[in-house]
Amino acid sequence: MLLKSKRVLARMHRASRNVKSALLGRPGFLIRRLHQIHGYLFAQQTVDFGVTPVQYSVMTVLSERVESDQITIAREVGLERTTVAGVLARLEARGLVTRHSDPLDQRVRLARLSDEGQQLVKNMFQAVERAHALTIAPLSKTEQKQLMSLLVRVLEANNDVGNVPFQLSKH
Amino acid sequence: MLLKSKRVLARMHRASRNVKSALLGRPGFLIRRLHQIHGYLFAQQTVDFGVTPVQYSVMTVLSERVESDQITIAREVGLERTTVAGVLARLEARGLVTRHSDPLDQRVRLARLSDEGQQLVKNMFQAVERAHALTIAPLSKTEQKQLMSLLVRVLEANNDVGNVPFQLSKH
DNA sequence: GGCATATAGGTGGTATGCCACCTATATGCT
DNA sequence: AGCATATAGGTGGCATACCACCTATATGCC
Repeated sequence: MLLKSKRVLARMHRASRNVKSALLGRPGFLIRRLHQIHGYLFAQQTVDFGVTPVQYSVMTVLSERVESDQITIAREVGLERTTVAGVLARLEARGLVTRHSDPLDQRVRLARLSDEGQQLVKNMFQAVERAHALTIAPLSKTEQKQLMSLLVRVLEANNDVGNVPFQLSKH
Repeated sequence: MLLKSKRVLARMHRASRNVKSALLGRPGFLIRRLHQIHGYLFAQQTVDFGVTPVQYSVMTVLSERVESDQITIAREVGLERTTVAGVLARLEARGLVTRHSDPLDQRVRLARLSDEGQQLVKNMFQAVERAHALTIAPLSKTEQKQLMSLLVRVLEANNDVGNVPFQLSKH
């Protein structure tokens, strides 16, 4: 039989107190953890493609816009523009995106999905849907709708929070 | 009166199509945005302290544990252990945390809040509560409870997802 | 036309957040 | 005692994510 060493006992003592209730009562903690879990499920479902959630969001926008400047993309996906610039640079380095300057405005760099990028977006679609479904799968269909609706409302109300307002459609 | 230039018209055209509905239907997108919004509200409410949400979570755990090894902290706050190591290093550099090796186990580094760190946690408490309240303030009290409860359930069900299982209390 | 202002983007810095791979130490079992 | 295994932590790398500060270009208005 195993006898616990002093160090094991000490660790069990450290772990014994219940800090979790406090954390579980904090929206920020719950949101961070959920964000984390979704990221993991996304990575798990899309491992064959090697694309992150944010990269996928950016490519989605490009697939519907044909081409777009970086700031428009930033507004759409709700990211700081320098973050988007980094994402695009990595996508470009992988040949999924091309960038060229706008002939009508020398300041603007227009990003566009390459053929390979377009194909990738299509090929990934089902895996992405699975990841999203898995994230909220523990809830019933009704509860899933409830959760999504609550999240959208919080988002809309806080839309002007921060420097990266997301352009929500009116309704 | 202003006439739109070609470039402005081009941008308006780019922005005209509605990509948002697709994004708003994706749990991952909603969660990432909410995470972002909470981060901003937290920063706004705690600007006087210069402490991030994760730093605060780690300090909270330490304030209840007196001292703890890094992996226990990682489990509590639901973070990869190397992330926690980085957080602790920064807190130590600011004098909010001290680290010393465990006399019972040479592998272990025990972290402990300094007096200054303890004071900071206390002083920040109200600002943190405000940030959390603001995050879900757009909802009624009933809806807030609903949202929190749904989030906790998703979290619990996905507890084994990823390499950083969060040790939930049984119930 | 000329100048103030606004806008697009870049750079450098900091903080998560995770992974693969490494070392050192402790434990389990014979 | 000795060796396989498990565990705590570190390092380097990459990808968000944001900010402050900078340059270049376009617009607004006189």
